[in-house]
Amino acid sequence: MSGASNAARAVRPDGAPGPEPWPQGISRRASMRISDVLGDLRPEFPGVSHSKLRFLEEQGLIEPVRTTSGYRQYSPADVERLRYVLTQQRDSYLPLKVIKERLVELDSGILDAAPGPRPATADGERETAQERYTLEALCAATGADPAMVSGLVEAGVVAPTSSGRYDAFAVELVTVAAALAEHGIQARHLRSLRTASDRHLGLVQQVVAPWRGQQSPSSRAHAATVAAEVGELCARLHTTWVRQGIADIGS
Amino acid sequence: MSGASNAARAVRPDGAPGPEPWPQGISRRASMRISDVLGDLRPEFPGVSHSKLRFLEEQGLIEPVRTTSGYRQYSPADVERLRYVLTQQRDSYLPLKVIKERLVELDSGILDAAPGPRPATADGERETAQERYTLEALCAATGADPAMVSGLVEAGVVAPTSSGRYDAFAVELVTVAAALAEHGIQARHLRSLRTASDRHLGLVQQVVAPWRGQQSPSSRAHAATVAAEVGELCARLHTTWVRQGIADIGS
DNA sequence: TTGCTCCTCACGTCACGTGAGGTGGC
DNA sequence: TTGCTCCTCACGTCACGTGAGGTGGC
Repeated sequence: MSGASNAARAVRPDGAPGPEPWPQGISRRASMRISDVLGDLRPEFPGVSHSKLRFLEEQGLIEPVRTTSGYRQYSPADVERLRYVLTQQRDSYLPLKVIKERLVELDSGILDAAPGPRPATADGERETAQERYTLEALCAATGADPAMVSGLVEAGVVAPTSSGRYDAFAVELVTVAAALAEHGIQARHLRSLRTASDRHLGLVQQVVAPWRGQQSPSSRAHAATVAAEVGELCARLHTTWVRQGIADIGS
Repeated sequence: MSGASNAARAVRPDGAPGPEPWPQGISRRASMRISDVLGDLRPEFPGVSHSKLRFLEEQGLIEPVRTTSGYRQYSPADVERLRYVLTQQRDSYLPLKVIKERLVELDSGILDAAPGPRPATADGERETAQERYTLEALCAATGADPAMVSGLVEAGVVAPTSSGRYDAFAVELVTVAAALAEHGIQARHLRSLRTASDRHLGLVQQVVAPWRGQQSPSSRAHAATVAAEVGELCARLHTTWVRQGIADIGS
């Protein structure tokens, strides 16, 4: 009946022995109160709220520890987990049930996660742990074939990591590129669009340069916050221009 | 002709003859069944559904006429109204209550609508009727001051119509530009981003060129449909690249 | 002590989705 | 006739929001 699922057993962080839940390699020291977490996430996810965090907990997506008086205490790993949930909601429109399943798979190692903790940055703080896909997993998730993926890689539309893995952004990019291919738009056509987005990123970098130059962790954290905010605004600007242009084509 | 005025009169289900509801200058001949409407809207709004249209009707946002057997019949003006609702939901995240209020204002003429029907296009069909703002209304809606708006116009970020009015896209553009200004990004910095979106539009135009060249209304309609689809995909691609780039900045 | 943050629990809400059971149209 | 579209009505669901009423922390 049970097959070979001994090692793949789901684990609750309530003291039961087992594989450490995802994300690994990130501090599990519960040092943040709920307002700290909101302050961290809000620039990137303006929709996040007190009641939303409680709801996600009720649904079993996160389990912050509690102080003796019942206050929730979040660890950096918890925040990373939340970031994953919110990203999936925003970028992939996934319902919470599906996101929860993915988290369970990440925890158990069924879904391929980062091969290990990435080298710590200077301040050792801003580690992220996004899931990683093999080429096969990427194709399975998007319905594309390996030939198409390699074409997209060649054209610079998507890029694997040094270890040949792909991240969640790659899934979205390949999905969209596949839909564009249905309209006869090939990877090489997308090259010039890529340079367009680089221009936006250049502006973002310019804005955050003063803080990035600083040494202090708080300055660097502020740089990341501002970068996320300005990036979202730039993307909205672009999307609106495109929609306006499309409407003009129609008239 | 009397037949036309008869068909164009605003006939509420209660029989009361009021001012003609928004949008004006668009056919009110109820010639489409619900599946036709879905087919029309789906490329631009994939989320639209049978039950959603019924829900919007229940909430009083549209009132399609009925056949004797109870089938809903939509007019081009109804579809345009739906397009407005769906656009407001998608681009401005407005709740239906607020959208309904705006529609009531458009109907009563309190909110400034297009000064009149625009000249018909070749096929006389693909008329759109978006709301128009005066400079004052634009400032009121965005919280910007006239000086900022004129700066944005000079930089080519937003453009008024020949009659000096602004459309709903301008509201979004000014809102975003104002937020970017908070980060020290001035209108002139946004110039180069504008050219980036033009590149995307160029690709869209290339794709739909074969159909746009055609004379038949159906070909031109198909061109508009494809343009909307491809445009959305391009914008998603761009947004994803920017988010990916931002994530890389953080690491 | 005084605000302030945080807690739980119950209930409300928004925007739909999902059948069941039935009629209409070509 | 057959399949298909469309109808209403009741109920379900998803993702939260909103107090009420109370405790904890600095």
